[in-house]
Amino acid sequence: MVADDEAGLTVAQMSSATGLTAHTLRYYERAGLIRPVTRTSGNQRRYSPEDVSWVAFLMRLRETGMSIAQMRRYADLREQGAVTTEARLRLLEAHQEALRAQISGLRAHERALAKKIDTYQRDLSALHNDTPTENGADHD
Amino acid sequence: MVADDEAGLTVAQMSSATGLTAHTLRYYERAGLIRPVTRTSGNQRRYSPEDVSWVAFLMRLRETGMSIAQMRRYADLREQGAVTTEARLRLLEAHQEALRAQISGLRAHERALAKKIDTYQRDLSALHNDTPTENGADHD
DNA sequence: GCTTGACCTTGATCGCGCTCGAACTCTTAG
DNA sequence: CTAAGAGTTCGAGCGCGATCAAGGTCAAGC
Repeated sequence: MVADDEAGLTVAQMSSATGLTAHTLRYYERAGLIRPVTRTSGNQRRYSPEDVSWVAFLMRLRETGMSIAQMRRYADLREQGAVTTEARLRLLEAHQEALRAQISGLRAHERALAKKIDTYQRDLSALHNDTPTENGADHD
Repeated sequence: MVADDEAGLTVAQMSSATGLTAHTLRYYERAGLIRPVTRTSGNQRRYSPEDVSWVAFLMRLRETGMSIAQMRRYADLREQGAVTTEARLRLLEAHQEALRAQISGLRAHERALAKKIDTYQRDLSALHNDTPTENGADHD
């Protein structure tokens, strides 16, 4: 069912290892995020453990909002070897900065939301206790 | 240039007040997020201060990842008046929960990224000082 | 009256990130 | 030998959230 002339994970195994679908794994390769992976004599992909951790790293970047295009920039640098270490570092630092900004923005939104929920709850309990406070829901 | 038979903000004024483009404001109205707004005799939109704060609230939801579809659900409830207060509260609480999860996920990613940046920096300074530590960049 | 410019509606188009379908190949089991 | 099943490529299609284009209306200023 599966040729094992070369060791490594099949695309299906890689899929369950990473959580990306086989379709998406191939798409990432086409998109230049994953370097053309080793093939069996029958032209099937075989993923190495390094591929697994690279994909995991890609997913981390992706889940923090990095675009495919920027991830490709990073992947291209990586392809060029150790001379690009500094450039990659700067890229990561920039992304970290963006990520921190994103987080603090979300936290601010969360606080605002909590406040709104509070006033909702206040008005609701007023309703339920039929407290005669004459001002009620004027909510968003 | 602008008919003022009815007071309120024009779509352009609304745009600069909220940061959404006029296109997007009209799109949100079509999408059922903003109830059909009052019109001048010449059929132009006039936004009230309440509209401004409602849009601001929508933007908050949007920026925290709520989909247009779910925002419409919320807006529909709001249209139905005070009887839906409890339902809206539940919706907001659910979103708050999702938001908190999102934030803590991002924070975890940020920590992982910081760690990776650290090892990059360590390897870089090793390179620059040409410290004879034999292991170098094997980075993602 | 005519131009100008902001506004209107409808429907098309876009960018992104997948996601899927069709047609084909390869390997292994029966 | 054959059939199943997992893999391959290529290109099309989708869902979302806008974003834009075309063609029309309206009101104010010259």
